[in-house]
Amino acid sequence: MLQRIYGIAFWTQKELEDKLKFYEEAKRRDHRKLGKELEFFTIDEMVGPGLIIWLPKGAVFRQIVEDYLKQKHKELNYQFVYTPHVGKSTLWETSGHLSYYKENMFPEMPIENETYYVKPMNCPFHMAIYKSKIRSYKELPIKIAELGTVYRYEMSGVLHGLMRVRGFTQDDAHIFCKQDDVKSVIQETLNLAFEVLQDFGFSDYQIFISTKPKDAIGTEENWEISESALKDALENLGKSYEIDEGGGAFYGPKIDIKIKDAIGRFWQCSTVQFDFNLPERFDLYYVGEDNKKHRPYIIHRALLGSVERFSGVLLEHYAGALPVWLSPIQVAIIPIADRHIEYANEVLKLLKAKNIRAYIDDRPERMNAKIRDNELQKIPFIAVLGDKEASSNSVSIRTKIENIPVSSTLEEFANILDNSLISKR
RNA sequence: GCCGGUGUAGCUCAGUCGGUAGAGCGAGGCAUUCGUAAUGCCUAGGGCGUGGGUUCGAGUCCCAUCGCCGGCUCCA
Repeated sequence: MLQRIYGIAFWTQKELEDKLKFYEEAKRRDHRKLGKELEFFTIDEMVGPGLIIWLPKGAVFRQIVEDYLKQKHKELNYQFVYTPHVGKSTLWETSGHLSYYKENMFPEMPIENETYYVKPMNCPFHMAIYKSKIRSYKELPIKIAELGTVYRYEMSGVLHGLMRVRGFTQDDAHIFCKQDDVKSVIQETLNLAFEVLQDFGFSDYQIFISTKPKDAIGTEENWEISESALKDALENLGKSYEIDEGGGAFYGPKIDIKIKDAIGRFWQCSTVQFDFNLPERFDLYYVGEDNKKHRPYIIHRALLGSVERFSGVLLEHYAGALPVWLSPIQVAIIPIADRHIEYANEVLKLLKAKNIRAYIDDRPERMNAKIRDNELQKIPFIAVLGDKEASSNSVSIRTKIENIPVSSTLEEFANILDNSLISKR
């Protein structure tokens, strides 16, 4: 009988201590722990493994993220859509998912002599949108976007907090374009991707380009144009990348961006991939200037990847202390005694008028306890109000953000908040 | 799914050789109205993931099952 024994050894005491310190830090930053402490999300055994329940505070955060994304996309003329969560088997046969992806799909649901499947991807629906009318070369590129929630069967052993789940929402989009558009579309997409990553404070990530595998569909020209568009765009941005030679999907090359979590594991987030398969399968075309049918190129991309995973990575990145613009509660107002509540309400009213997410901690607790609790909730600004403040129309400010005065007038405080909201850091 | 570990109160965790479950925080109540990280006192709360089994007796032992944790494979 064999017994496997695991062990880890270090050459020096210091190396051991560093490793232990690292474990401690990783534990502190673990998004599963933070998610519970900050009341962002929960996973209920009764609901099901890998299925995320967003609690009110997490939902506020998520909505901010989604609003931000929608804004960014609308600026680039993306069109947002909503599509169903299930589709008939013919849809998945046409897309090829039933032949290539079935083992990752939730099992079929028979209804009235038809079989339905919960969607593991949004693509087929976006194809249906493209096909919903005849497309002319004049309207390309068409950019169809959706915060689309998909469900995939993942083996129980790989589930991990928000990072690896069975139901998640992709910030998905399909860009339909002509061959001449490919270069500029890819450039625009990557510009956007890096802009978004930067706005969320990420600069440490790995970029991979995956190129043509052995068994691939699409013409030589398709692959060449696409691969060089990906490389050129990255080089124009001065981003270094690795090439996964032959690592692309059979239907097209892609760029993947992976971001590190608290213990140094990389998680795939952004992805930009060509798809030479779906246009054929769905027989997509546009009418060209020559009045003939042409196949569009499809670029399938997600910037955050999944809202869930990205949120997990983000929580770990900031160890829960989110930037002001992403904090569900931006200001906690602490009146020292009950007689200060009236002034606290004035302050609250002013902040709310400026769309700042603030609340008054009016529990019958001591000021110190309230400060502690709000600190632990990692609220970026704590405004303490007592006799001094009430009489001088000011606030006393407690924050970890640098270069903020410890006390200021109400007006100044509002300006300080405005400034910290503008910079997405 | 596989290998290993684990599951006790809302949370974090203790529970000895099998003898009938305990702490802190939190919650509820009362008092306290207070200047930058925990005010004091009182009270309630679980039958130990679930289902079987062994035993006079099971958080404690055995089997099964579910969830979780770490790793493998795959991915957003």
